[in-house]
Amino acid sequence: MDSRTRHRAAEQAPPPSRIERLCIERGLKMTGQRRLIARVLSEAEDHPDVEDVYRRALALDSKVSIATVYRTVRLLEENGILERRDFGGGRARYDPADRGHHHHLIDVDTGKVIEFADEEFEALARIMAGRLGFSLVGQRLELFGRKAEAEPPRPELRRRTKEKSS
Amino acid sequence: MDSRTRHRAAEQAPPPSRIERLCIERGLKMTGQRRLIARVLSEAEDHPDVEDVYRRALALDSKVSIATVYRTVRLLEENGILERRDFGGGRARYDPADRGHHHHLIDVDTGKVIEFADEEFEALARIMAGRLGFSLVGQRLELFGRKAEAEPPRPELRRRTKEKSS
DNA sequence: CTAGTTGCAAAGCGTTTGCGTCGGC
DNA sequence: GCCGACGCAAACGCTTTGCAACTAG
Repeated sequence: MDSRTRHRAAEQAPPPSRIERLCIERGLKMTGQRRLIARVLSEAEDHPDVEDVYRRALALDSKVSIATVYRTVRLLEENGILERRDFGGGRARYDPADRGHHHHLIDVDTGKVIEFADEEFEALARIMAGRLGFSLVGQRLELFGRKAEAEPPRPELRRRTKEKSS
Repeated sequence: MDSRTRHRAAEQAPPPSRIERLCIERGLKMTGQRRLIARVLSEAEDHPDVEDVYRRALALDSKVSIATVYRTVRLLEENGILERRDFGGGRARYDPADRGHHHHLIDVDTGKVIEFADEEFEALARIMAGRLGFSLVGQRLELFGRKAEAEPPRPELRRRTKEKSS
């Protein structure tokens, strides 16, 4: 039943999350709150906004203030660990940067966000920048689409309201 | 001295601006303020934010409130006359929609914005959406670049501060 | 021990809105 | 004359910040 892997006190030393490791690599001071937030972000498979991170952190463990979440995501962004995104709707959303470059397709009917990558586009982007006399430093590509033959659109999703999804 | 056309007082009836014409086409009520804002936008060759429009409108003529500028650009956006853009830096910036689809290259050192269009990219965007099972409704492409062999970068421009440019 | 982090509440900033008045059509 | 636009100031939602207590290294 038991072999050689960690089976001492299961609660005592949870292994550092993916993002916590990145923090340590850059020499950031690791506090309890930062570890917690790092874990939430490591486990996230979507593009959470600050409130999402805050809620999940509270649910997962205990005391964090939303100010700390704001400070931490900003710190992580400044260290290249997170990327800030804006999909419309006012709030910033965050995307771990260690999953490679990708872009987003936003389903305009449901608000769902799909990630994708495209070699051909990467190349074209470099070419387009080159044509204008620039070398490419960064890029942002978002496609807005509608399912090819899909259910009726939900009109209330288009205008500046709450917006919540992936 | 008076015949049938208006050549009375040269100041009396300035010809409608490009954007004013679009407003009339869509049957929008044209007030003095809207005419003024439409003119500012018609004459703009950059991507002004609301404050820019407000300042230029004040300089050009007289009394407008910033609330009206906000209400008007929103109205124009909802009528497809303007497009709202976000180049980072918190404020929305506006782009007359009647100049055809184009994208932006932002010079990361100076903050200047260059417009460009690219057939090849348009086609690729449709293809990428298609691959994911979507039909393309809209798109957003921004390239961030640095002049191929240029002056030293201005580091203070990268972080969330004022930001002012094209 | 000390520089850096946290929580709290208040401030900031861009944007929206309620309301009484005014102005196009 | 009526419906809608305007100006003003207050409200709003997201984000940042000053301050005092605390904590990782």
